[in-house]
Amino acid sequence: MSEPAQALPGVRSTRQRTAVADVLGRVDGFRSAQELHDLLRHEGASVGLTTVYRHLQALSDAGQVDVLRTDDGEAVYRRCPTDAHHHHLVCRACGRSVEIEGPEVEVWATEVAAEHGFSDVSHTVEVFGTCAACARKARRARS
Amino acid sequence: MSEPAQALPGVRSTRQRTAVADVLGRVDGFRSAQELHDLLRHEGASVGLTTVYRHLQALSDAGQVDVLRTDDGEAVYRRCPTDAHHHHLVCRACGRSVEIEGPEVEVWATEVAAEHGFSDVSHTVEVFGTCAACARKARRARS
DNA sequence: CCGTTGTTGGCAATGGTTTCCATGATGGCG
DNA sequence: CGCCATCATGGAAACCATTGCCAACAACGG
Repeated sequence: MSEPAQALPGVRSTRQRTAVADVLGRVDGFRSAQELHDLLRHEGASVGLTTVYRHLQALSDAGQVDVLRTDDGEAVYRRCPTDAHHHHLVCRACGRSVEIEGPEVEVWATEVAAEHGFSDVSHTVEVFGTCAACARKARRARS
Repeated sequence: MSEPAQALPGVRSTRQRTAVADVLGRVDGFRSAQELHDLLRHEGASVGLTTVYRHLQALSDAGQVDVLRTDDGEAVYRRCPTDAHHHHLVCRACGRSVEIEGPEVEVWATEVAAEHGFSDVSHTVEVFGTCAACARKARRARS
């Protein structure tokens, strides 16, 4: 195990840490800590909820997972294939998400901030919608 | 007072409702429900915290205030001069904010969503930074 | 084998937000 | 003018995601 998930100094690679990182790699959308905890439990690889939170925090600090907040304030996590700066197109219904990027948006954000004398600029850009599959499902259910 | 602030059908205009709408008009940045509640209390126009939440929710449902979530999941509210769709440039330190708009961003969001088959699209775009005043203050403090 | 050190996880505490419910204000109507 | 149905209010309790606490525990070096 040379290092795919790489060892930060002073961080041991435990069963729980691996389990959390793994399950994040297996789902394709943003999931809440509690959902991930349930998934793990159902797979038998039970991990304490506290520990799930701990590792999610650590992974997010290390920049290995993206975090965002749903409308009702819950934090949801996703491991993204790329480390580079990017944004997401997220399905409101199923949570599936696609990485997207928009160079023009980056530029725009920087410029507009500078115009108003703001420094140390960051931004959040997320696009929400209903993915094709969920739209189809909803249409069927409605009839 | 002068301004009817318009009455939605079935909504009475009470002292509390007016007070909440008013204080929102008097501050220039995003404020949490609890901050607004404190402000009201200190002005003497005391309103129950529950009622503050209720009216903020109503105003936000009516599209008269913008809501966003801080990094730690707290909801913050702001009454914006314009009803039109727009985004914000928010100072991380003092909460002051400026309305901004970016037609190109709107277009980009719509297009990229369509490309991936998403419908019923919405988006959140917020830019954070340190405003000139707070940057100056911070620099002075550091020396 | 032992001690040191970092990890785990149940439980309690926190804190923002919502729900409940008893009380109070309002406005229409007889 | 007074009564009643209706809606608003607000304190307290419930909720719920998240964090703090701490005792039990595993791994590693010596």
